[in-house]
Amino acid sequence: MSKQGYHHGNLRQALIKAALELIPEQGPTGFTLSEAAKRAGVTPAAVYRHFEGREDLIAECARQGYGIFADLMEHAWAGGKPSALAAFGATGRAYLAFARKFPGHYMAMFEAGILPNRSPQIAEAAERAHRITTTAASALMAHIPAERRPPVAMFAAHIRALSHGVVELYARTPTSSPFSPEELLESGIGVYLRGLGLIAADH
Amino acid sequence: MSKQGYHHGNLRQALIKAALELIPEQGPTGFTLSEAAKRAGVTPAAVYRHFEGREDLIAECARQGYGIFADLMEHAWAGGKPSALAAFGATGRAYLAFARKFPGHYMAMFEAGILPNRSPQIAEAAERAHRITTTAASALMAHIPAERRPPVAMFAAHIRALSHGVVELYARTPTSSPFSPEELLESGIGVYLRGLGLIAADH
DNA sequence: TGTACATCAGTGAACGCGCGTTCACTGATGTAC
DNA sequence: TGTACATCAGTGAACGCGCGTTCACTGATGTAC
Repeated sequence: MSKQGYHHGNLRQALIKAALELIPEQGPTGFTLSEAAKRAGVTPAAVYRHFEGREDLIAECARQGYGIFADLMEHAWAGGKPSALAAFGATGRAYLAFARKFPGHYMAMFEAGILPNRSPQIAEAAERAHRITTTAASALMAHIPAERRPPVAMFAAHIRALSHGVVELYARTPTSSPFSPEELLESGIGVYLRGLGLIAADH
Repeated sequence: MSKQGYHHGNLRQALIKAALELIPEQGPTGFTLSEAAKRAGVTPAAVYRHFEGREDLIAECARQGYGIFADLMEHAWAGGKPSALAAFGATGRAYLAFARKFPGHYMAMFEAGILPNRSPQIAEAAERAHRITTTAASALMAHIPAERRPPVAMFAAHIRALSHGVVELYARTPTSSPFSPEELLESGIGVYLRGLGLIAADH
């Protein structure tokens, strides 16, 4: 915040930052453009120099979120090293870490009603994220005999649903659960993978 | 709607019904008291004869939701007949059916930020629902050798998270997934239970 | 280096709107006699 | 059965508010000469 004059310097990103703070505080529907402008130290009207309107600002938060998410996932998966199983566990932890560290992005992506096909940019970012998780899922599935292998899309959906459920129910608000979200997701995925025969049933 | 005079007859429940329609349409934050009043054919001010305000109306939706939810779960579980496993599968299907048939209740309960400890009435209804699912979980767990048995609370949390995740990601909006929410939940729980050794690994 | 000018990111006032909530009121209903 | 009256569920007007968006504007910045 060195520049402090009539011109802001990087208002666009400052507005996004403000929105990302506000969305977790007020919810994606409760979020207001005016408050975001105020936090960025600017008149609401100034927002229209950088965004088409309220929706567009949220959509941009989602877009950036998909990008960060894809990066984190890619890094966690690390090409399936050292082993597909170990790398897969890392992606699960990365999912939770993302939801925790970037709640504004997470909510803009999954709770604001912004459909990925809203714009080509969002679609592309979302697709990249989707591609990585699907790659990870496929690699893991290769370790299961073909005739006992569930469809990759189904496997990926299960993991996604479990992860999202843990975030929503146990990582959002203070809960009475004696287990941390991390424990829950790790153990849940563990049991699931055992069910697929990817982890030895005994020992 | 036979009574059509100055006095409404059963405005309280009519308002709840209107709110339950509106919440899925507008989202729990976007829902407005004024619109609910309009749908019930009444002035916004009339709402205050029956509720303390906007929040209170949503909270009552949640309360009734927990009650219905508990009833459905109880009915599906049916005391664990014919077998704990079969009854457990029925509760999973009941969960999805509830989310589908009562989206307003579901959202008021899980997405409106209404904490169960907001009022004793809500707390009680939520606890009853919780008790039933925990009972079901315990009964199933009894089939696992004690030394390989995960904590009941953890098991229940896994199932809850998976169910909620499936609802949020695949039962809310039109999705590109080739699988129905029902298929996803059923198969996901199946794999999970196999991982616990509750279903034979082969065949 | 200094000046004229184009650019454009911001202002600030205004708009119409719908919100939740309050208040004094009124008219329908039910009860006592 | 008929009348007086209490009850109370509704009205309708008003409140202050913050919203998203528009518009003509202005002042800071950067470029051409």
